[in-house]
Amino acid sequence: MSNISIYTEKLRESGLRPTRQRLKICEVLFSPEKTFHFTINDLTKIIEDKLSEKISLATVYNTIHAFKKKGYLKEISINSDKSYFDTNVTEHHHFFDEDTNELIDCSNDDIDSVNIKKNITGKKIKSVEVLIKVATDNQTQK
Amino acid sequence: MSNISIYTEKLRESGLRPTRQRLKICEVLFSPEKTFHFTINDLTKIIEDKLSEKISLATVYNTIHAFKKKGYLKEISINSDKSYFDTNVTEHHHFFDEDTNELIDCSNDDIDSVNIKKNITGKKIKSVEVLIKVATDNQTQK
DNA sequence: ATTTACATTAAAACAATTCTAAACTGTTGA
DNA sequence: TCAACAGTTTAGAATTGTTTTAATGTAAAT
Repeated sequence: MSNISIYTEKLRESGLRPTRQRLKICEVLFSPEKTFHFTINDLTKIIEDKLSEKISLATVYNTIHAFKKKGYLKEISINSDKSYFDTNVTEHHHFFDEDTNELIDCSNDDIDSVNIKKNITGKKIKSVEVLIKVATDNQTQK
Repeated sequence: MSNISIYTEKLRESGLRPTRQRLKICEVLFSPEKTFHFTINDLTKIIEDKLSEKISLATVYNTIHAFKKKGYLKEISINSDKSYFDTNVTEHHHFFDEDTNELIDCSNDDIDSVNIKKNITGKKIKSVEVLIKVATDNQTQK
């Protein structure tokens, strides 16, 4: 069975028409068994490998932003020159390996859920993210 | 009493000579009663107001990086086009107001301490950061 | 089919950060 | 005192990630 109809639906839900380029983006993002983390650059490279032709950066950025806005992708808060995204949109946290610049999912075995006791008046909590930076012992703080 | 000797010491500890420009940076960063958050741009503007002359961005970047490396400043993990720094280097967490792009310290009244049960093998935990994004209710997720 | 609104693209623009090379400063030691 | 050196400041250039632009192309509705 093909996933095309699922992708088409996701695109429409995000306010986008299903085009060849966008369906290819969907295939890369949503067909893998496991969720994963990526930068726009990573994603563009993977797509171009699969498509065997170039895809415009603007198209990738537009599509990713629309998916993020709709909640089909999450952006991870990290102070980096690049933006990191996650196809796992469930509430979970991350290790960030400073040696390799790699994000690794935290499982429930790794961390207790975070308990927020008090919030800013008049504001609604949009997300709670825990980032645990790790490195080999002799590594200097980045 | 002057703080100059304290600043001089901090600079030397960070591997930097105490120059006029760097001492002015120290004055802005380390003399206020309260700790605060800033971007490089914020800081440069404040310094130029106090100095009444221009300071090179390169100087600001160099100095901030040296202080960060030494642990006199912390960089906050946030996915923004700019980097945010904090003069409060004790372990604490943040609210990020998406309406105003403002960072606000979490106190112990706001959040329970985060309990990490398991770490990546062979790695050392360098930092644990919790970022709580908030916005007015009708705000779309950024 | 025609029209209309949306898409794709390469290239330009932009903004934050880093790099560069030249001029400068302060310290050291003849 | 002065020459030499190591490190500093600076403006501007370069770089990088991201966004915008404007021309051309395509999907969908009538």
